[in-house]
Amino acid sequence: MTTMKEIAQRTGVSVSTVSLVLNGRDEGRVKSEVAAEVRRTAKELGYTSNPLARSLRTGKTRILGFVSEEVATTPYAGGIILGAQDAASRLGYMLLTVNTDGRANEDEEIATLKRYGVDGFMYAKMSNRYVDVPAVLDDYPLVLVDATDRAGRIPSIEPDEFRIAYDATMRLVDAGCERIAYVGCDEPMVAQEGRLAGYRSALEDAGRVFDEALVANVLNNGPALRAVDALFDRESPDGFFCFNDARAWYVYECAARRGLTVGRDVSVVGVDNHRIFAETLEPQLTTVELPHYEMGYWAACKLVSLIEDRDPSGFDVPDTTAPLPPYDGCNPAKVHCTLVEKASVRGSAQSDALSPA
Amino acid sequence: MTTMKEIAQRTGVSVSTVSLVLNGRDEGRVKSEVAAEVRRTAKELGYTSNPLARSLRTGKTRILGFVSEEVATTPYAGGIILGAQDAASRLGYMLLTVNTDGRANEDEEIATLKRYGVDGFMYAKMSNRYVDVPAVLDDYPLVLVDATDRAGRIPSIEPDEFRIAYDATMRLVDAGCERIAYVGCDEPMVAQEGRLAGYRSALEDAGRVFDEALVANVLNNGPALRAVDALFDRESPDGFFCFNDARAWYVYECAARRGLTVGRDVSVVGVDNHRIFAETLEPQLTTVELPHYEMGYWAACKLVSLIEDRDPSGFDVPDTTAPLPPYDGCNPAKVHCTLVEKASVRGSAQSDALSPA
DNA sequence: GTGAAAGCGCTAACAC
DNA sequence: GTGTTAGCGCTTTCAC
Repeated sequence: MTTMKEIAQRTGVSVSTVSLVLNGRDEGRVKSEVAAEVRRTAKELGYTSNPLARSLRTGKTRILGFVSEEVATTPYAGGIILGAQDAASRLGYMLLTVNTDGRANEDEEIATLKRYGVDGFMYAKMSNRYVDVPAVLDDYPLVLVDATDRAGRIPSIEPDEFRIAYDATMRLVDAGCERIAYVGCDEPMVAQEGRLAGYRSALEDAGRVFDEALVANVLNNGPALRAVDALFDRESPDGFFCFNDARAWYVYECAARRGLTVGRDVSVVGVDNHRIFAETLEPQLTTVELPHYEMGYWAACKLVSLIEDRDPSGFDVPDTTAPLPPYDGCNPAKVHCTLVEKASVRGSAQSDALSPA
Repeated sequence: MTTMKEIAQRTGVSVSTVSLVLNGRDEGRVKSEVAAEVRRTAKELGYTSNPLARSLRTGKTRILGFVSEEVATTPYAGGIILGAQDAASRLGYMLLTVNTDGRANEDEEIATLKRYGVDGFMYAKMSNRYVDVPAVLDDYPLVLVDATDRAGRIPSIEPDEFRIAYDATMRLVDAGCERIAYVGCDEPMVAQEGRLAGYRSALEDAGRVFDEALVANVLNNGPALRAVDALFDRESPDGFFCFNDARAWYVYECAARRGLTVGRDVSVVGVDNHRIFAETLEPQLTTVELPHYEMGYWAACKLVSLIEDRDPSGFDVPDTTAPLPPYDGCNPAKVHCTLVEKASVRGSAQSDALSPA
């Protein structure tokens, strides 16, 4: 690793001058020929700065701390972290991630991140819920990801749960479904509340009456499967909005057992959490893809804007090949969902699905 | 953040002495009363070392680089990274992870990690395949995770693919299945090769003949579903070993359409990649859980042993509440799979599944 | 046994 | 315009 010292020696100037030039602070301070020569030598020697040494001096590490739980148990995390990493990388930051097993080791992990000198924190949950932010984060720049501050003080990047369900339900209405069921999650959380409200609102805007009987909030495994089965028997729905792919799977199994084909006989719009829809059932349903990558990306942007105390919308994000969501400085923001229309819902019949036996 | 300097001042000794004591090198060099006083003061002031400053001096950062691709698209990654993080954390290291989009930005990301002074690298793939290790990693301690070095030079931690399939197939044999199908992946890779061989071997050891017609290597979506459907029609298998949950899903759907219940009429053993089995179908099948966490954990242990050039089995891993896989210093290692028996396979009938309509 | 001093690579006052 | 100097927090050699 070449150092500024070496460049200084080769160029015959002092280290300070090299530092000035290589940090772009030479304008009007260093003669341009000298500056050019320094830059040339730096390039020739393949100089890259030593972030540790710089940090020691400046007190800034350009490292962002990413604190989350459950990273091991959901694939959500990957997308969020990737987005955060990409944004960080483009803004010249690194991401240091830690996992916590609930509150137990959380403070400790955060303390470790502090020791490594992170400039700020992202605090992520893997499904939008109300959180009490740990006090140890109080005096650091902080952004919540897929979580909502109960106290309403901390900026957060979260999906627009209401709109997810509203749009999905409207899609089913537009497809001609008469009896639209909501297969939700039997746990109180922001996502569940918001989505149920969106479902209800869409129905009302479409001139339907909200019917409690069409709502099945289920947990998992056998009991969930039986609950969905009962819903089929009792209400004969022809459209389903599913909270996630696990719930959609129950609908699939129940439909299959009745000789009904999803995408032809019944319609399903589901939130794809495990990316398994895309891999297995793409042609048969409409998926709602949560913008995990974008949430991570925007969260990192927001955090950097807090750290550097500058206008977040003015980010000079370099172009790359991958298409990027424009960052609009939202704060606190609801990130819109993405409705990915994979195929027909009920009504159009070019389904790629297997016909009933 | 308190520094050694402050401790030195409060204690009336020099910084060097404090350093000696706080690094445990005081034995026979510093009077024990002084050492005790230093330690007391450090504790009182809540001293924690500044890793950056130390690194600047020692050239060691106690940071491990974790390079992987596809983190966003598979939930595998979470488990591996979590394991690696846990091990790193216990051994006093941090994990700096980067994602790559294929070879394109890989060298660049690795270069960034180098700039941050990582002591070594883990290079992970998200499904066991042969890899050519990037040359830029050549002069660093390196361990592959869920990947196999084509050149056979680099140690790796990978699942024992053969044994996964062997055990799973034997399980189906033991359950009384007569016609056991292999629903695999239509791509050449270590996992696929190893598993097909294990399947074949188990059949032969059970006195069966391997029958090509029972092997369906499929891709996904409609074509995969139709291929599995054809397999049902053509061969009427009563047992299935599935490469992953996506493949198992096709089996589920085909079975459901025929009024067959998995766990009663047909048996399925599948590798659970997306953790969706556990959430949805737990009672109906036997899942093979790949030891992602353990792979990450052991990989980090192995890497640290390379970095510190010490016997890997001698790790003094502190006890915690969570049960941990013992690290046995394997190198290069095959990590055994974990067969998690959730329920009956064919023959015993206490399935919690929904009965056919 | 303990302290003074040098230096890791870099930045930032302040001289000149 | 450029160099000198000091110092971020720590480790390590070498005097005393």
